Amino acid sequence: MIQAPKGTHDIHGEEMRLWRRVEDEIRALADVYGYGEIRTPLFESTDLYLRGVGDTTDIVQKEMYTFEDKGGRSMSLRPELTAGVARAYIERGMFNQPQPTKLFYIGPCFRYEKPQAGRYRQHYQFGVEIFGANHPAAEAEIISLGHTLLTRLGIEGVRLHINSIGCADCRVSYNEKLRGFLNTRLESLCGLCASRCEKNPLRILDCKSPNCQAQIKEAPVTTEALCGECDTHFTTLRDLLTRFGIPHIIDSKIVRGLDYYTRTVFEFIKDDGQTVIGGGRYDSLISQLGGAPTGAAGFGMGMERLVSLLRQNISSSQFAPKLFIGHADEVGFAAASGITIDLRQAGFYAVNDLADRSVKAQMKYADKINARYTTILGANELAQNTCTVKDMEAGQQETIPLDGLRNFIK
RNA sequence: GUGGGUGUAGCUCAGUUGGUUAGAGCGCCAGAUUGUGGCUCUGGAGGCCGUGGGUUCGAGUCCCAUUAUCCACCCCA
Repeated sequence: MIQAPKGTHDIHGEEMRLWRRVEDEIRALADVYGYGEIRTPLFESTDLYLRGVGDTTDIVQKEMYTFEDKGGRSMSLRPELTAGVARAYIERGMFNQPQPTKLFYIGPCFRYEKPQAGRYRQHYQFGVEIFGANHPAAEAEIISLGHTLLTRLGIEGVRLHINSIGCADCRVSYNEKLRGFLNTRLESLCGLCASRCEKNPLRILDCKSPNCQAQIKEAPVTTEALCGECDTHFTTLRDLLTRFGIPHIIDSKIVRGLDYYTRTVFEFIKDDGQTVIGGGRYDSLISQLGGAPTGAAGFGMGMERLVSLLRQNISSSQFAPKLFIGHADEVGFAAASGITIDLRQAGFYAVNDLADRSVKAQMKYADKINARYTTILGANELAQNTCTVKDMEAGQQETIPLDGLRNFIK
C-alpha cells in the first residue's frame, strides 16, 4: 500500500477547518499591520541557501532536499522562507518602493529530518519580514503581531524570550571573552561543545546537556558585551515592548541556529519547551545575497505547532447545510437537482442525494450531515407546486409553495 | 545520525500459559409493510493479525530481521 512519505501529512476534515481559521486570522491581522502577502517558489538555487542560511548550519549541511535539474543546475526545496523572500526583495527591486517593505507568507517548507512531535519533513510556516528598517521599532512591531495572533487565537502558556547577540563587532569581542571563560573548563564540556569552542562558541549556550548547563552558569552573556549602539538598540526594544504591554523575559540562552541573525533574537516558547515562533533581526542577510546593506527583521512560525495548540473547540454547525433536498421518484430527482443548483447560485449551502437512495436513507443522511431543513420532492408536490419542509431540530414539517422555499429557509 | 515504545476491521482496541473457520464497540451499508432522520432491534460488507524468515505437529501469540509509525536526543518552526 502506498502511503504518504515519512514526515508528511494530509490536512483535511475538521483539522482543515482549524487551518482555515488560523489563516483567516493571520491575513486579517497582516492587513491591519500593513504586511503584503508574497509567494515565492518552492525550490530555489541551492546557492541561495548556502549564502543566505549559512553553509555551516545543520539545515543546509544535512537537512536539505537538494537535486540536480535536467539542465544540470543544483536546486533545493526551500528549507525556510526568509532567504527566498529576501531574494525576491532584491530581484524585484522592492527597495525602490517606500521603505520599509513589509511582507508575510504562508507556505510549506522542507527539511530532511527525523519526524517527531511537532516536527515534519514538510511543514507549513507563516512568517513576516521587514526590509529597510534599522530601528528596533521593527522588531517591536513583528513581536506585537505575533503576540496579538497568539492572543486572538486564545493560545495560552506561551512566553516571549528575547535576547541580543550584538552586531558582528560585538560578536568578535564577546567570543573572545567566552572562549577565555570556557578554556579553563574545556574538559568538563561534552564533546560537541568542546569542538564548538573555537568555531562558534555562542552555540554552547543552548546546549541541553545538564552538565554543560552547569558549567556555563557563570559564563559571560552576550548582553554584557554589546557595543554602545547595540546596547541602546536592545534597551529601546525592551522599552517599546513594555509600552505595548507585552510581557517578555530576557533569556541569554536564546541564540538561534541560523547564521544570519544580528542583534535581536527572540522566541515564543510554549510551556512544554517547544518553540512556536522564532525570529529576530538580520542586518547582513540582504548584503550577503548581493543587495545593498539593508536593515531587516522577521520571524517564522510553525503552522502545525500552532494549530495543535488550538485543536479543541471549533463548532462545525456553522458549516452545516441549510437544506437537504431529497426525492421520492424520478421527477422528484430531476426537480431536486435543479433546485439545489439554483439555491447554490443564490448563496445557500444546499445538498441533494447523489446515490439514488431510499427516502429513509436520504433522511438519515440529511440528519448525519446536520442539515437544518429537509424536503422530499416527488410527483405529488410538483403537481401542486408545493414542498413540505421539515425542521430537523424541531422535528416538525410544513407545506409551503415551492417558490416560497428560499424565503422559508433564509 | 543515536536511543526507546508500538504495529490485529475505516477508527479505538480485546485476543487468555502458542491450539479449530480471528472478536467487540463505534463508523459504514441495508432491513423492521405503503414517501421521512435521531432511540431500539436485526442483518451485511470490511482483516494474507505491517512484511519476510525461523522455532513448532500447530504462531495473532515465541525468536530474528526488516519496514512503518509514535516518542526522546540532536537540530529547529
